[in-house]
Amino acid sequence: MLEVFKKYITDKIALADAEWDLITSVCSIRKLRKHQYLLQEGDVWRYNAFVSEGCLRRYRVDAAGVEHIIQFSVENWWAGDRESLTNLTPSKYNIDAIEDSTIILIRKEDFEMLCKKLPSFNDFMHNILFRSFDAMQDRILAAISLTAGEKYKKLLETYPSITSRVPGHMIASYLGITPETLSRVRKQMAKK
Amino acid sequence: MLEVFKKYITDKIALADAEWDLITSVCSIRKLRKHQYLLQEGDVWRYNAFVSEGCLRRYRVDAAGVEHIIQFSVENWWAGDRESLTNLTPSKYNIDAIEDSTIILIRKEDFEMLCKKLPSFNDFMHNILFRSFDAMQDRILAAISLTAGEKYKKLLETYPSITSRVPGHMIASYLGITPETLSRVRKQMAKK
DNA sequence: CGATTCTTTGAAAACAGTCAATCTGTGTGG
DNA sequence: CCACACAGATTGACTGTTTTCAAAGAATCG
Repeated sequence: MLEVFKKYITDKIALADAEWDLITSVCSIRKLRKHQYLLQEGDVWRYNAFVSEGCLRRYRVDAAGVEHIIQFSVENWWAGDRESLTNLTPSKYNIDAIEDSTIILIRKEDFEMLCKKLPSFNDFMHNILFRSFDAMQDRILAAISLTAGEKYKKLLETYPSITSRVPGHMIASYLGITPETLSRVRKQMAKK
Repeated sequence: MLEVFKKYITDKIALADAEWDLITSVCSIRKLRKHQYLLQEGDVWRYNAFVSEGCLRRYRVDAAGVEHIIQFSVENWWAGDRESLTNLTPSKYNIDAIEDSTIILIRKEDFEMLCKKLPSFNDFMHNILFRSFDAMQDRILAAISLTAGEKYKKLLETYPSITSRVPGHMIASYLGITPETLSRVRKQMAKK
């Protein structure tokens, strides 16, 4: 399963064998069954986590017990809670697997060591941070400016494959609409 | 006006005089009148900008000509468009002054130089990035999970002073509701 | 299969948006 | 200094969208 991670890394930055060995030396692999937690609210998150297979969701549960999904992470993307990781505070989020998944974990200290020793790795991670920053801004814009149907259409444009992997009620949760509204929106769109 | 910036920086990190001199050597000051643009859609943004006085808004204009405010920046906070700055692509945003404002500008290359030469400065900026990341996630949660009234209440808790500086229709734009709805929400809240 | 989870549908209610008019305060030019 | 214009806030009536609740149909999984 490190293969996926190696391809992901070496596609973007050039690494000597010894450098890649350094990375692998701090990687550990965790397999998750569908529905299994990677992180639960209240725990402190201490890793950087790369999804090499499967799909995770990060969500919060509000006072009424309703789940609100903040993020999906499919293969070749990162998961975890940066806020808990940075401050070593209990997490406000839950992360669990939507599909059977394989995760590569790198402990915080090891990750920082990699960033220090491998400048290109550091730059790369920095870049990813920026890009997810931009994506979050687009999501805020969508949330404050679009109707339910428009939000769904935009999501399909951005992540066309999402419908085949994520059940509708989770997409609805991510968009901030009810499953019923999503169902009706889909029906509307099908008519054309 | 560099005073405000100096206090902001030295409150967080210890700097030798020579280091502060290095910072000031790359700072330039821009004064903005109310309504004046700092950045217009289509321009490439090439600075890091610190607000030492006043208040700015960053917003997008949709196809129907409606403005959607992504961010307010008051004194002691940063402004600009990181996406345009990072990729040197035309900006999708407009930034203008809500009040007469004073901005400190640091050119991209100079800012990178500071980060390289002053590790504590680099760490500090990194930290700010993380914190605004977390704040954005909270805003997404609010946008997808709260009613108009709850959004407004939460905004008041997070930024109590905002009402005295930002006109209501801009707060409404930021929250993704109409000015009329905000007015009614306020009326409701006043009744208790 | 049988049980559970997920999706769809319907009807009613709550919520927020639209449009138009009025009211308020502010600042500007005469 | 006043009068007027203008931007912003408020209000009412109405429309439209979304949620809620309840139930029935699919689909999926052990």
